[in-house]
Amino acid sequence: MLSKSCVYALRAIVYVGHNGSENHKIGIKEIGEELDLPVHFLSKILQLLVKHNILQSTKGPHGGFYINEASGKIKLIRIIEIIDGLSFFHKCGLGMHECSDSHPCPLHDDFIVFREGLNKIFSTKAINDLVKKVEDGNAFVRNLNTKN
Amino acid sequence: MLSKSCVYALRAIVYVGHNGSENHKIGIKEIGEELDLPVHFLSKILQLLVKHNILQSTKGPHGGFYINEASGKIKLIRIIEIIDGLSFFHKCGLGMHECSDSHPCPLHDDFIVFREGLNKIFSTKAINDLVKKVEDGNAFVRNLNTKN
DNA sequence: ATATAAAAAGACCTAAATATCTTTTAATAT
DNA sequence: ATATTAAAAGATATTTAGGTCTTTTTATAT
Repeated sequence: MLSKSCVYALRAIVYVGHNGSENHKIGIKEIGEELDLPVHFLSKILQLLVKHNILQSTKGPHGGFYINEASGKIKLIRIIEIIDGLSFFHKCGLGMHECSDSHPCPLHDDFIVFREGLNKIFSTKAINDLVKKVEDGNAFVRNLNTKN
Repeated sequence: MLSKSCVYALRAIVYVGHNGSENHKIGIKEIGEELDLPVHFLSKILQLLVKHNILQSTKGPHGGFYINEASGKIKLIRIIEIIDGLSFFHKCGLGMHECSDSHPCPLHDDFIVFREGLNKIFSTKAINDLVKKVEDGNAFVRNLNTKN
């Protein structure tokens, strides 16, 4: 559904939101190690988010990534939009061009419920909501690792 | 979500179910042209379905593809299983290995609703159900084309 | 039996996603 | 100002999905 790039981005940004702050920036190496993600690849993805001001960074000693007040409020859909685009949320489940409510493919009525539902989740939830979940222990407590 | 291979397969099999029968088999060329799909690529995919007895075929003059009684009753999930595998329906939305109800990722509770919902749709609907939809005109009437 | 038609099979090609490695730029502390 | 540190940027490699082309096999009609 979401590309690897996209879920890497989401996990990384939540990790940064959870563990970092403006005066405790998180290095790409730490993120990569803790989340068990390919560092250089991840680096490209975060670069893109920084460019779009979804994520903040500074270079040099004690540099790294962090998220500011505004970034925490950004909805997940925005990150998806930047990395994967929004085509999934408009596309027919059977890949037909002209599929729509008035001209539906044989799967349309069932599929659209799912597609719209997902859209709503991603359009509603902000980065901070995920960070909060992590902090509440509803989700992985220590980190967003793949392993433990 | 579903790979191109997989939606090509679904559309092709519905086309065959709709337009063909044991004594009016449908050639790969017709399928490719009508559905605007790459013929040779599609050919591979259908081969696989034939091998799994989801679809029937015969070679030679007046040969082609058709589906028998039993095949029409096969659930969509089976086709998905053969072509894409079922990992999507077990995988965490954020790509974490150990995500589960008791150990959820920060997106789990919301995501699982739709993952399960989709699973149910595909596990419930059979090929014939889609063919029926096409015949009822609820879906594209003439064919499953990408264009008209 | 033979020609023919159509799927099966095999080899190969292309593009996109994913991943790695190297060099450059820019903050910071000394 | 200089050295150091860490992100940005660039170049390149690998893998997977998607697609094409050619040859082989097999069923049918003559």
